[in-house]
Amino acid sequence: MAKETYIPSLLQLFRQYGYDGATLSKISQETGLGKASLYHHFPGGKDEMVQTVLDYLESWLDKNILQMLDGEGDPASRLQQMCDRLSGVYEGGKQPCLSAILLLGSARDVFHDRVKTLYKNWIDAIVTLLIESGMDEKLAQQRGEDALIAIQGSLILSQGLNDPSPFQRAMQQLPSSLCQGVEP
Amino acid sequence: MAKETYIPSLLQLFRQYGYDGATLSKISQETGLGKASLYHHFPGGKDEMVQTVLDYLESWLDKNILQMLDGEGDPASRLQQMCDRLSGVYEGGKQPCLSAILLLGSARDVFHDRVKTLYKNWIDAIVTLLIESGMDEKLAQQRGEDALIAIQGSLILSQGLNDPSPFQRAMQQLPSSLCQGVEP
DNA sequence: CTAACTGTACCGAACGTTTGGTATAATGTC
DNA sequence: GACATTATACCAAACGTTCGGTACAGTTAG
Repeated sequence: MAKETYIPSLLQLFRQYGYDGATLSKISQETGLGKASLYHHFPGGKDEMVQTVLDYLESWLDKNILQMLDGEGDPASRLQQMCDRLSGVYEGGKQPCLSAILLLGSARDVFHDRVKTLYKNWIDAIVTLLIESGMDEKLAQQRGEDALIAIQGSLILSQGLNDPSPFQRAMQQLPSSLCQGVEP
Repeated sequence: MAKETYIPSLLQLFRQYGYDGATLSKISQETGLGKASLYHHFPGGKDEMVQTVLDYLESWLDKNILQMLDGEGDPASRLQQMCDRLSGVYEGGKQPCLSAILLLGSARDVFHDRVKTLYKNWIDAIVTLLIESGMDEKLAQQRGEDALIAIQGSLILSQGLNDPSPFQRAMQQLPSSLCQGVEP
């Protein structure tokens, strides 16, 4: 089987146990692949597995969020669609975000640059959308950051409280709160 | 030396390297104590070290944030003071939050309950303050959660972008944005 | 005053286990 | 036959943890 087959399992493992908690034994068990097979598909080892998952997430974000934000329709409903799709990926707030896991795990140095680029692109797409719809450039930049803050923060809080509702409410309120102040 | 002496070093280590990345070798090196000596002070091992740090953080939060929020003065300036003190602890956004690290690390199960209580108490204190200053109860609850979301989210983003300014701006805007809608 | 004892602090060295990783030989597939 | 894939067996290194024991400050007893 092609290595792409195992991306869902890998993503699930890293989200459930963290970068350090997802040991090769667990990965081997979950994927049904022996260690040798894992190293056949991922010669770079665990790090390459994460990188492959990041490749997948990056292209997912591009196809399903960034391009959509750059599309047509009124800004608020495009942002609403972003939130809907995010609710899907994070299973309504029950799943943590891999980027945060990597950022706070023991291998943060290895993945920091990739997460940084990912965040930047995401923010940029939102900023572009807000500017396009008449918002002041500086304010748009702040609102773009606010979006990421709301997403990451509500995910953390939902994890901490073991209650998905903070994330769900955040996704509900995000579109309108980002657009506030436009078309005066 | 009493084990409390090593709390600052431990906190620093766990924040810098994460729960899994802060190995006993590093802890031994940083504290200047041999591994065996560490087990003299912390018979419960690494987990007890974290618990001790959590004890410290919990009492810090209580003394410096929760009690202050429950004090006197107008709400906005009390929230402002909270943000000022948080800026100190997180070194203006350069330092990550231990609770998030534990929540996303490999030992999340071990520390989840403590983080949950900590978050709850913190939110409650903010909610009480907002209600006390005339805010609707339901809205106050949401704003309490929003506060934690802004703190944790902006810390994550600052980590990810390697730029403390998102956190700093969040701390600057938090007091007024929480009070919005009161005294109509 | 002294000698025996006790408790705290500390440490070098090793423990058993698990980690990520690698040979190599066998198996499946075209 | 050739090549991709896999299972078995193995490895060095690192992990958290424990052992046996030293140093030394108090405390107690004669």
